[in-house]
Formats: sequence, structure tokens, C-alpha cells
Amino acid sequence: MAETREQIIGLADELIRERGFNAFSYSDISEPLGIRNSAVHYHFPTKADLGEAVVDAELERVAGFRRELGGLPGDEQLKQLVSVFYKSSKLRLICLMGSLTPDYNTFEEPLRGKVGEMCKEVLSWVTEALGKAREEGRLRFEGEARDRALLVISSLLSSLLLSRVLGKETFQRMLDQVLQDLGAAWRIKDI
Amino acid sequence: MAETREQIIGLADELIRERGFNAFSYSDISEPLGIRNSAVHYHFPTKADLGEAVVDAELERVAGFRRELGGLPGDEQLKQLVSVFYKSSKLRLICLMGSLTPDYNTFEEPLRGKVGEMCKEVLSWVTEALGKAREEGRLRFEGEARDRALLVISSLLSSLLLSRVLGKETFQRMLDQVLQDLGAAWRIKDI
DNA sequence: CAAGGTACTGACTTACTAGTCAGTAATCAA
DNA sequence: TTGATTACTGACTAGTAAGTCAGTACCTTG
Repeated sequence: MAETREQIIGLADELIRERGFNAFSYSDISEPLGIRNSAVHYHFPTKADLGEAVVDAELERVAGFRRELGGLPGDEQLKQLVSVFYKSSKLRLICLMGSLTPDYNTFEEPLRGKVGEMCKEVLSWVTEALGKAREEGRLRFEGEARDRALLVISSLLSSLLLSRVLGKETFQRMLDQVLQDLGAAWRIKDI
Repeated sequence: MAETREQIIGLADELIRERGFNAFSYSDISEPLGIRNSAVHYHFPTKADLGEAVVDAELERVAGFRRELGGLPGDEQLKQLVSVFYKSSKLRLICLMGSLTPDYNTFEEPLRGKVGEMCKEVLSWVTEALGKAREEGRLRFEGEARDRALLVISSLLSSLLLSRVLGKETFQRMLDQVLQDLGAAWRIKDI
């Protein structure tokens, strides 16, 4: 079955975003799923293989969003992205970028490349959405869309990290400020 | 001697910012210093004790900055802070906030509190500096100084994380954008 | 019905981890 | 001079990590 495989990936994703890649073990996965460690190794021979699969799943989710939301106004696309992060903030989970980039130096090559791909893909989406929104007159900002996208991603990523220690209202305060700066017609409470 | 103790703290700080708290061991410290693991345990019985000492050292550095730079204009204080992060970006090291908040859930109480203190102390400094700079007419921004400080810290923190995977020019692009938004009279090249 | 693949289990290895503790050499204070 | 304190060493333990591999139950397919 592909069921076990998907369950492993889902649980690994959660563990990475809760504790970090280097702070969970195969037992943290096998025990809740009621299987043996060797069953996890059957699907993912090494931990790096599992990490790659988690990142691949994220890449597919981003691709899915871009496919499904591509027709929407740029700021509406941004709203969907912010909504995903908002849900994470409520669950006290950080994002994969915020979790995997600090551990980047402990990874080896196929995984490093995957993490890079993931960041670039998110950046590409946000760049496109912001550029479109500006053309549509629905958001306003100075400078290149890519540079602005970096700052938006930065705020999303950091707000999850800082919410852990400063309280979860931090997410809303930071994002509302970002949305105001961009002249967005909506706020976090509208999500 | 306090020498060994300080060397251990300095090396631990570097290891945390290079690989993460959960990805270095006592051997990574004892070997380069030419001492035994048990010598490290003599100074810091547990790894959490070592983590606390690293954070304490950071708290002292921040306190030192605030003491020494308190008389400068707010934007000049910000310049000094950005300069510290700029140096980190060149060394491909991230900051302690960016390194320790993802691992926050794996820590226990005395260390968690210390990490929180550290984030609050940095936030307090940046809030004060931004507020002062706005009063002095040297920076301009909308909203509360604390919320703006959160975004500035967010950009500093994330730029180090993202520089790792997107290339180190990412730091300059992000920060120059932030400085332009704030109407600062200086840019990264002026540091 | 036989052969082969899929999805495991059970038992294991190797390597490392944090952490302990008795002993010791050197310094310092009464 | 003695006794305590500081800063270690050396030898160890117990636990956990990732990873291996032979065996097996259960389909599926020719």
C-alpha cells in the first residue's frame, strides 16, 4: 500500500516542523504508526531519503497551489499562502523553510538541493503573485517584486519562529503590518 | 582558569549557529580545544547548561551594545546591529534566534526561558532604536515601533537563513530594501 | 499452481551520545 | 605544612541512533 508511505511522510513533516530534522528518530515515526523501525527503513532507506520525500511533497503542494490559484488576483493568491501559515501558527508548527535552513549545513547533497529547490519555488510563486497584484493595482510596493517577495517570505517564516517565544499573537501583528505596508484590502481576521 | 570556559562557550556559539544545537556533540568541542569530554562536563554538567551559558553571553553582548551605543541616533544603533548580522552572513553563520527558536520545543525550562529573554531583549533594543530614530526624524515608518522592530528583526534573521540556500547576496538585497522602506540615509555598502 | 514482487517483522550491529565518577596535579589560603 | 579548591584525566555506563539483513505472509500474474 502507498498508505503507510504517505503516513510516514506526513508524520515526518510534522516532526520536522515541531522539533527539527535532527531531533526526531525513526522510533518517533514507527511507534505512533504501530509499525517497526525496519518498516520505515523499507520505504526510506536513509533519513535523508525521508527528508527528500517530505520536501518533494511540499514541492507538489506548492505546484498544486500555483496551478489552482494561478487565475486569481495576485493578492488573493497571497491570501491563500498567508492562510496556510496562519494555520501553522495556531498549531505552533513552523514552516519547512524555517526548519530545514538552520540544519542545512548538516545535510548532504541530494537533500541540500531539494531544500534549495523548495525555497526557490516558494520565492518564485510569491514573486509572481506580488508582481501580478501590483500590475492589477491591488497591492503597491517599491522595488523589484522578487526583493519584496523575499521580505514577505521572511515575515511569514520569522513570525512562526518568533510566535513560539513571544506568543502566538505575534503572527497577526507582524502580518497585519506587512499587509498594511502593501496596501492590501484584507487583514488576518478576514482569513 | 576562565580561559577554557570562555573558549568552550565561544566554540559552542559557533557550532550552534553553524549546525544547530541538536547537531553538535561534546566531542565537537573537546577535540578542537585539545581537552577531554569530561573537561567540558566539568564546566557545563549538561548540554542545556552549555546552551544557557551561550545565551547568557549573547544577553551580555546585547546589554553591552545598548550601554555603549545608547547615546547614538537610533539609525546609527540600527547600523551597528545590521553590521553584526552582515558579518555573520559573510561567515555563513546564522544568528542565535534563527538557530535556537526552531529547536525551542526540544528544550526544557531553564533554557527555554533564556531563549525567550534573549529574543525579548533584542526586540526591546530595536524597538527603542527605531522609536528614537523616528522621533529624531532619521527614519520613517507607520505603526508601532515594536511591530516595526519585529519586521526588522525578521528580515535580519531570515536573510541569514535564506542566504545559505539562495546565495549570500540575498542578505544585501533584503536589507537594502528594508533600509529604503525606513528611509535610512545609509545602505549595506556603507557598513 | 508456481514464481515473483510488495510490505513488512525480528534480531542484530556499529557508532555515537550525554553523562558519571574516582583519581590527580597544581595552586592557594590558614 | 596542611587542607581545601580548581581544573582537569581516564575509564566507564546506559541509552539511543541509523542502518542491515534474512525470513515471511500475502497478494498478483502468467
